[in-house]
Amino acid sequence: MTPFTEKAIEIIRNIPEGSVMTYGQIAALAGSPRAARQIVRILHSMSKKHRLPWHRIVNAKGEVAIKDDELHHEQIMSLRDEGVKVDHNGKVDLEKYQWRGSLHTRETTL
DNA sequence: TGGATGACCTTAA
DNA sequence: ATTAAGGCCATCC
Repeated sequence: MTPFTEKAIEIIRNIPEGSVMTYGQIAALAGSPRAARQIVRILHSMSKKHRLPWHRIVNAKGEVAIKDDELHHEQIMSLRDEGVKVDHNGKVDLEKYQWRGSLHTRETTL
C-alpha cells in the first residue's frame, strides 16, 4: 500500500463520533492536498474491508457526497445516530462537526 | 476567468 | 474474482 492510503485510513479511523471530515482535508493531512478523489476511491473500495467510518466523511460543503440514495440515507442515519445534526438536504453543520484533527483550536475561520 | 473539489472507472498484481 | 492505486476533467463559485 502507499503511505498515503495508510495515512488516509488512519486519519479516517481517527475521526471521533459526532465529527466529520472533508475529502480534501483528509487528503491534505494524508500528504496530498489535491488527492481528494483518492479519498473517495479509498472510501468507496476499502471502507468495507477495512471497516472505516466512511459515514463520517462529507464533502467540502458539509453535505453527504454519496450519489447512491441508499448509501446516502444510510450515512445520514449513521451520522444522526452519532449525534450529528443532518439537514434534510443531507448537509451537516460543518463548522460545528468538522474534525480539526489534533491541531490547536484555531478559531481563524470562526 | 480560474481554482478547488469530487463516494469514479480502469488497470494491475 | 478480489483488492488496491492512480488520475484526468467536468462542475461550481
